[in-house]
Amino acid sequence: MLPEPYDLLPTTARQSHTIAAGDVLFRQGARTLGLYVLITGRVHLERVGPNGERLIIHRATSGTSFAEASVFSERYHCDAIVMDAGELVRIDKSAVLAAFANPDFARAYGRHAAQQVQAHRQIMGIVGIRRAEDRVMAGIVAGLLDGTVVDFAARLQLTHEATYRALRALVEAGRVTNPSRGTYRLA
Amino acid sequence: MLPEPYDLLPTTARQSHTIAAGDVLFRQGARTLGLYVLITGRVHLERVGPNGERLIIHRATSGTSFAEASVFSERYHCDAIVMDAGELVRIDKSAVLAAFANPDFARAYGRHAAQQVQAHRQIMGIVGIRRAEDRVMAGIVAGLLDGTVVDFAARLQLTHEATYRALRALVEAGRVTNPSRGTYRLA
DNA sequence: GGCAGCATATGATTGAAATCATATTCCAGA
DNA sequence: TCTGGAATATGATTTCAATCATATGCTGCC
Repeated sequence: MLPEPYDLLPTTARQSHTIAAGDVLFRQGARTLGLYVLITGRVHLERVGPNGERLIIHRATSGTSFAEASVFSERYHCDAIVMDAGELVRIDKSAVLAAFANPDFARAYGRHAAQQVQAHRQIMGIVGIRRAEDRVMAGIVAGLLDGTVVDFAARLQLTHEATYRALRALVEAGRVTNPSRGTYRLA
Repeated sequence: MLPEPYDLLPTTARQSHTIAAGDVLFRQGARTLGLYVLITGRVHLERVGPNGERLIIHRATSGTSFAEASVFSERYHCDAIVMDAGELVRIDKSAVLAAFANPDFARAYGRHAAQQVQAHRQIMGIVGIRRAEDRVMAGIVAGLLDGTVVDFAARLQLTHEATYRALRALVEAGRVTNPSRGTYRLA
């Protein structure tokens, strides 16, 4: 099933596609068709600077949507390139725009978007903390350590080595417990 | 005037307030009244962790809104504390929820939120670049160097010293020009 | 006009995270 | 059951951004 709020859209608005590494979903400047929900695989959004510099705007991961802003725009403003094969759903721009007439969808969309903005702001604040130990502690307090430590480290923009070391230091300082290999909790 | 999309709401939904440093707008766990648009001044959103750790979730600046997600929530999930005196507008939660029945508002809200998410994702990607020189270059390509270098440095989560040095290195490498003191452009 | 404060700018030193290396455990799949 | 890959974990070394320091230009304000 699709993640909120796109599950509220009529099935006619969706198109499933299998994707292979190297596929180009769209190019900067192309007319927008809609947004995408990545089911499995990996997709990079890249923008090419005026002098040919490639800048990765976003790395889409399983279960997340991307190119949401294309719904409100005539042209894509970046390239979407498949890194790992998988599956995705394209959601019609016009269907989304029409769905805003449905207050239930509109509110679900609003809630989802507001929460995402909130989450981003929080992570940005945490990533701004310089000391690895403080950053990791803040990440734990914020509840960001749900999956693997490797994922956690990536979210904190730290190497996993630095993250493991910080976790160890926090455990030794008694601020965090390490009940079992790979699991850490607030003391 | 209020920033989009809140300018579309009836004036009865707004309440202007002057705020003084140290004021508490709301506390974690308090019933939600609505979101805020900061006109002038500075406000910090902080969350207190289970063991009393204070974590700054967000630093709101002039002209931006905060606590948007409170519209969809019964309780505030962080504290809002005024750092510098100023002025703000509180926007009624119920008015926003009701306004989602208006497709124009809903779409404006959606567009605004989608663009914000996009912008956040881009900055997060850039901040993830380790080398200061590459990070600064990416920031310039992304068009983030519009105001002062000090602001630019803060957005990149770099010290301004490191940013100046990186700019200088980029100028020396011929990738960036420095037409006048304090202004930098892509070569 | 003079002073305070800030942005710009750069040099020297330090410290902490990245990098490189290696070992073990765990899990999925052939 | 064996095997390969990923996560966990930690040690050694290096690099590079933070920090500390200092100077100058610019602006607003009293």
